[in-house]
Amino acid sequence: MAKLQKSIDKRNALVKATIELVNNNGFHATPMSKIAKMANVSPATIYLYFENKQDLVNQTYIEVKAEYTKYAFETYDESMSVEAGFELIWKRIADFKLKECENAMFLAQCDNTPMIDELSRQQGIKHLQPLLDLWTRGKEEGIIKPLSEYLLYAYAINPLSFLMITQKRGAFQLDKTHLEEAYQSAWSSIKVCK
Amino acid sequence: MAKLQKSIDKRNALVKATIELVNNNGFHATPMSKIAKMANVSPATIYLYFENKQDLVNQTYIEVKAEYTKYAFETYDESMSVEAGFELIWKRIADFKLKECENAMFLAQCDNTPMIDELSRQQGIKHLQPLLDLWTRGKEEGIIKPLSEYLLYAYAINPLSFLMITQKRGAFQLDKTHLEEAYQSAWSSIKVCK
DNA sequence: TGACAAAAAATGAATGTTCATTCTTTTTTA
DNA sequence: TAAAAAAGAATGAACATTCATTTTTTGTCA
Repeated sequence: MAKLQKSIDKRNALVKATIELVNNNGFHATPMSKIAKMANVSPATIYLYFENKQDLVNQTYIEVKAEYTKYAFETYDESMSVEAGFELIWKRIADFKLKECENAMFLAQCDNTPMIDELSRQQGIKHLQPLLDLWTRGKEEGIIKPLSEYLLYAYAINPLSFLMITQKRGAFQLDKTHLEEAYQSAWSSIKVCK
Repeated sequence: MAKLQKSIDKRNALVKATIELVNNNGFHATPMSKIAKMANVSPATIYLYFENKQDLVNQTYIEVKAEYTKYAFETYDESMSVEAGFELIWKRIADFKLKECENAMFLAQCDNTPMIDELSRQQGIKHLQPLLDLWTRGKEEGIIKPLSEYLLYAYAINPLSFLMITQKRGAFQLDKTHLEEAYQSAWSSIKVCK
C-alpha cells in the first residue's frame, strides 16, 4: 500500500494548492508551475494525476462540493420536523462556510464564474437533494412558502455565501450573534407568515 | 468636436466589448486582441484610451456600477416612507438586473472574484449610500430589523444576483410572478415582524 | 534476507503557443 | 503640412503541456 498512499498524499497536496491559489488569484492567474511548487512536486507530475488544468479544477470542485454537502447533511435525518430540519441543515452549512472558509470560498468562486465545466457543475448540484426534499415537505405541510426551489435557495442559503465573501474581505465579522440573526432572516424569508 | 465624438464612440465600443467577453470567458481568458477585434479597433489603439488591461477593466467596472446605482435611485426620493422607498428601490434594482442583464452579470463577476482592484471596488460601493440611509431610517422607526448593513444587504438585495445568474444559465425563468414573490421574501427577511 | 532488473513514478528542461504591450509606419484631422 | 490618431507587425515574457532522463518501487530468485 505504500505506493498508493504516497500517490494520494500528492494528489491531496495538489488539490489543496489549487484551492488556495485559485482563491487568491483566480483560475487563469494560477499557473500550473505555482500549483506544482506549492505542492512540492514537479509541474510534469501534475499530469500523472490529472489530464490537464481544466480537469484538475473540475475534480477539485467535485471533491470539495461533495465534502460540503456531506457535512451539511451529516446530522440530518428525515424524521425531523421541517422547521427543526431546516435549522439544523442551515446551521451546518453556516458552520462549514465559517470553519472551512478556504473550501467554501473556492466553491463560491466556481459557482459564480465560467471556470468549471457545465457537466461538473451539474454533478455538484445533485447532492443538495435532501434540502430540496425538505422544502417540498414543508410546502405540503403549509409551513414553507410555495415558491420555486431557486427562490427558496436564493433567500435561505445563498446569502451565506455573500456574508462569507464579505467577511473574507475583512469588512465585517460574522460572530455568533450575527449568525443567529442571519438564521432568523433566512427563516423569515421562506416560512409562511401566520 | 468631431474628433472627440469619434473617440467616445471607440471608448464605448471597447467598454462594451470588454463586458461581453469578460462575461462569457472571464477576465484572464479575454485577450486584448479579441476585445480590439470586437470593437473594430487595432490592439494598439486600446492603449490610447486605457493604460493597460487592468485599467480597462477597472474603468469598465466603475462606469457600469455608476450606471447601475443611477438607475436604482433615479425615481427614489427621501420623502417616501421606508416601506414604499424600499419597494421602489428594490424593484428598480430587479429591473436593471433583468433588462441590463449583460451589465449586471459583469458586476456580479467583478464582485465575486479578485478581478478588480480593491480601490475600484471601494469606489463602486459608495454609490449605495441612499439605500443604507433608508435602512437606518427604517431601523429608527422600528420598521426594519436592527441588523448590520451587511446582513440587510445579504438578504434584501444579494439574492437578486443569484437569481440573475441562475436565469442566465437557463435553469429557471424569472417572470413577473416570481419577481413579486422574490420581493415579498426580501421584505419579510428584513422587516420587523409584528 | 538481500540483490537486482523491470516497471512505475517523478523530474527538469524543452517546446510551441498565446498574449500584453510597444514600436514604427500609415492614415486622418485640423 | 504639422500634429494627432490609428494601425499592423514585432517583441519578449508567461504559460500549459510534452519529452527524455533519472529516481523509486516492486516482485523475483539466490
